[in-house]
Amino acid sequence: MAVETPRPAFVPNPAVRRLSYYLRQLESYQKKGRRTVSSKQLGVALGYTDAQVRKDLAYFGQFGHPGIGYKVDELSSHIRQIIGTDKTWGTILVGAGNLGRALLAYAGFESKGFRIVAVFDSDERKIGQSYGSHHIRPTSDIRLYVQEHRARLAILAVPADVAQDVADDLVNAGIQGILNFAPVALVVPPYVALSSVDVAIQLEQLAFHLHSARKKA
Amino acid sequence: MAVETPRPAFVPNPAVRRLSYYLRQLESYQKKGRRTVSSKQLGVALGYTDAQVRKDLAYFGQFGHPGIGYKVDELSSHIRQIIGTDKTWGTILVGAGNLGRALLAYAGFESKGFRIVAVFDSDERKIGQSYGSHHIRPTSDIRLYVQEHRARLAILAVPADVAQDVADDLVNAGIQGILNFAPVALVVPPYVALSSVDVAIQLEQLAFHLHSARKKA
DNA sequence: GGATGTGAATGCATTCACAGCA
DNA sequence: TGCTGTGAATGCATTCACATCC
Repeated sequence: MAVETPRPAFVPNPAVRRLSYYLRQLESYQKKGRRTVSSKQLGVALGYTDAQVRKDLAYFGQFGHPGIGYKVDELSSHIRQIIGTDKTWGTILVGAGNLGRALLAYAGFESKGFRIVAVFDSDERKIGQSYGSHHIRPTSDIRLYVQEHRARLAILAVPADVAQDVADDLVNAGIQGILNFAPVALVVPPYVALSSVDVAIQLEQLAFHLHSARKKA
Repeated sequence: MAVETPRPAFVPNPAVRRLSYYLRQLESYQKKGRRTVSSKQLGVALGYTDAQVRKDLAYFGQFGHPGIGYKVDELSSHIRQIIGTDKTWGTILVGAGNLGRALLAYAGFESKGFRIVAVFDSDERKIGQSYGSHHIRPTSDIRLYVQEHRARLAILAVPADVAQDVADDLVNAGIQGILNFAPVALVVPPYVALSSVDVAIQLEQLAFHLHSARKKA
């Protein structure tokens, strides 16, 4: 019975990304009290085919019940385990500007398995100030903090022109994954996971699709 | 000589995404005064192969100079034209909470071809208030505003539980592209472009990659 | 020599279609 | 009957490798 997340041979990267979307959708169903969902239904909600959903999930184990579908609680719990967010990830925030503070105020992280354990900024005037339950520490303390508290992830919300320098510091301090909000291409060693959000680039994608869609008028 | 961006037969979607990254990198080169770049160099900066870079660009025209590489000014100008950000896109912001205000304060949009022309919120207490040069309008004014001012894009920074309703309003108002920051799967008609940013999902991707990387210890 | 642009070859990812189970 | 899990078939995207040009 205990399906042991059998650490599969190979999984396409896009499938890993979709896994997070499945989880988000399942959690939304949980809130509404829904018990089961079929691959078809999950696919429609997210814009994938049913075959895609089944194949994605099957890379990680046998979670479905023929004739029934997937049980919402069961599957979401499995996916959390696969992603690793059944445990909490200690996460630091670097950069307490507008964006950094907005992220800090966003309440959703904790329930998703991420806890912001410390906030850093290089601006003298901000250091020591408090936002919510966090007081701002100097960036020079990053290394010591990360080592003492075993934080593994960092959110980088600093200006573009210092982002690479700060990223280097983070890597040196032992941070293993960086979520970068600065609009630059960071270079990090291959053993460090990197994920980026660039709002301008997202808008450009919209612009392109409209711009180049003079077909079906 | 005038290479006419020949509206190519078919372009892989991933190539379109990378186009934005090429542009961002080229603009960074422009600031530093660099004149030319080879596909190899551009690839190294962004983590792609040289062949990938050449093929991506070749989908849209012949921009390179054999023996030389690509001229930075020339290529970035071409890409802006292809994406459509050589003109300015009128963009509205819906949701003036922490995140919305942080986006509003972010100065980078204008030079990228996006101008935030109006800000909306449904909170009575915020309506009429000003942030920077913008005063907050009631969401009930969206439709009229969009129609009168021909805004085409919207940034959606509202709580998850109302995001779909607001998105429906936006579509009804005539908005053609939505950049969604709410952590839900929005449903929009196929003629509306949709792009999403979910910070929790980005963090999950980092977690997964570390969690499942007990290989090279 | 040093670079692009591009058909051909390869490698991934998605979809099909169906056996098998509740 | 309704749905999953999965090999086989298809369809995309990337990489190779080389003719071509400055």
